[in-house]
Amino acid sequence: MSEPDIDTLTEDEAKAELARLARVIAHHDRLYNQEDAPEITDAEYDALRARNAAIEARFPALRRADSPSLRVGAPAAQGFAKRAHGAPMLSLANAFSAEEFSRFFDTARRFLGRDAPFSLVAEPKIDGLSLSLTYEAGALVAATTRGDGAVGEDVTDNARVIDAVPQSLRPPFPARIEIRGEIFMAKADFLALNDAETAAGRRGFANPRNAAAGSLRQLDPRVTAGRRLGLFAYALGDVSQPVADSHWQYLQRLRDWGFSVNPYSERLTDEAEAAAFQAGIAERRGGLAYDIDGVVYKIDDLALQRRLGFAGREPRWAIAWKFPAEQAMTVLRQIDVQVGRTGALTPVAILAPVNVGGVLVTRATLHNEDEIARLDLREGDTVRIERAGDVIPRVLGMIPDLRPPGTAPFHLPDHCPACGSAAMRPPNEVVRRCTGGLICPAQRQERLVHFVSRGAFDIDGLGERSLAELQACGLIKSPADIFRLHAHEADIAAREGWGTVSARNLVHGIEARRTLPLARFIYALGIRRVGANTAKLLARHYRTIDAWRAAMREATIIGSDARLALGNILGIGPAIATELADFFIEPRNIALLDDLLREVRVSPDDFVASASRLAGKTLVFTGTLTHMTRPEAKARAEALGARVTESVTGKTDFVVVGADAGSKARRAAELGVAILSEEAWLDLARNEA
DNA sequence: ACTCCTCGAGTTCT
DNA sequence: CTCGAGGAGT
Repeated sequence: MSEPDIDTLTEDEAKAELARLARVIAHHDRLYNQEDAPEITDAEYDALRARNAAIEARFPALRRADSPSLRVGAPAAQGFAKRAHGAPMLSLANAFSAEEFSRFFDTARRFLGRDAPFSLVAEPKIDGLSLSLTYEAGALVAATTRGDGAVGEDVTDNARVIDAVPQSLRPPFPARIEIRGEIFMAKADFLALNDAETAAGRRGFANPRNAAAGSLRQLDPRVTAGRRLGLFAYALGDVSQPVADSHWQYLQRLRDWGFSVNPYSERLTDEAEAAAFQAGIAERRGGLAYDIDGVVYKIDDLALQRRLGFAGREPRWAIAWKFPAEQAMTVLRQIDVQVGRTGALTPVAILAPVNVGGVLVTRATLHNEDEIARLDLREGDTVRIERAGDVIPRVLGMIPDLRPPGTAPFHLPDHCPACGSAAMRPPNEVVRRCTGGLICPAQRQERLVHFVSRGAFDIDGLGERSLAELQACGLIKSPADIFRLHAHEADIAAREGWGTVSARNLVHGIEARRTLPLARFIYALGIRRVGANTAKLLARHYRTIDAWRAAMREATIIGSDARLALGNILGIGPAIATELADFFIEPRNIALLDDLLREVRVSPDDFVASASRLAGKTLVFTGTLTHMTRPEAKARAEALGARVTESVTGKTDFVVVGADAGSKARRAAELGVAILSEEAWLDLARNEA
């Protein structure tokens, strides 16, 4: 490539060059991501992006709204239907050391109020992708990827052509059953596939896991059929009738039905055996035919599993003891500055591409300027990085001996690189923010991305990239414009990379979301400190958009009744109240809101509170409980929608009094708070469950 | 005033 | 997933 030297570019030339690069990079992204047919090598592609970044570094003001540096990759290919899982597919707590491992089971013991160690089942953790298979009357009827745990993608057609997936179960079997397993590609098959792919002039996959994922997520099942994939089954989801008392028996059932279960799985009589097992597997790791990234240990007794239940999305009865994260050294070429939705300036390390655990890492967040100072990082340094917790790369530190001469400490700019407004760092805060608000193109883009994101309007077919494009060409200036795009369907269809079908899909995706519940609407506005949860609190309290708006407008007056009422909502304190008031005091925001409400309908949230009489109640446990431990009771109550606190106050609805209760029971009596015996509580919990 | 916990924000790569 | 800040409770 014989392009002009960046240092000699005039501003106009730079502008033209950025436009060209945006176009070219978008073109290659599309080839790579959607058509699986790259025309250039990774290195050439990286060079294009690096050139774009370098020009932007010299002319920050010229950065385009659709700049490639503002995004990574393309929106996921459409084409698979969504399907909900019968029982959610959960994630697992991780341990990286023997201490973390035993602490986990100590916590479980405390939860159950038990002294004895647990029998465990240990299974190598395959580095593939999880798949849920549904069988009815013994026949495979659905295969679903994990997705977000609640809803995944329907890949049934592909599962039907994978030899390792049983198409029917050997009897006897329950009427309906969900089986979870890990799809993977053996290392040798991965290498052979990549040889074939490169021989055919294609790019190949970065690692076996991506190869397995790519093979499973083919739109054409014939391609999947040509790939060699394995499956190890490891768990059950929703089942029409109980099939075992222990996890170890589960595994046996799975084998009986015709599944492969990992042959290195073992039953351990107590936790003390885990360390030796872990060491044994670590030693075997290199010799295994497939990649593993640790070992999963599950409490064998299903009755105990049920009692332990879940904390958030993680079971309290299983943990993944991971092998140490892989580390690598590379050069920190440059520190870029990104501008987020709230104006936060985030420094990002641009790294010489390096392979860490099978993934080519090119960037890593540096969080904030304090972090950079703490690690004493400078552009040009050689740094040690790791992929922590599997995914997100982290810069661990730099190697002083390898620092080249002539480097300088890094400081965040005091003006926004996207819009030039002042960037301030409030005292006692870590983050420096652009003060440009809606005049900042970077903030506008990120707000729109948030607006259409999953928890908000959730508009299908409108991703980061198309937003940037439609913004750059002037079709979208504010959120409400999205709902006026239908008038421009023909213009959009005529754009490069679109077409009548995708334009129509986009318009349909938008129309499908013209009505949405209040909580989502509030969340979509992207008010600082108001996330999905706080939005739900507000929606539950105010019920309708009109009531909320009226209250918020009044709450802009400090000391008003509405402001006090706002601060009295449990979970909303002064900071959030101020943030809401600040939003509603700004005429621009009111205009934006009015404009938006001309286009969309907001439905009241139906919190026809879960049937449970405990929903929304606050309760306190005191004294010694005999049937459950305190944490177990707490978890149980929370599962029924209640809040559990420690002290009895005017806000407390019930106090559950165990044996030898003391001052709290007395205080409850004084305050006239309802008192329940442990038996009454157990009845209540049982009946509401 | 201090501690524990929850929530929000930002981020990687496929 | 991780970090920092806010909120609730002691």
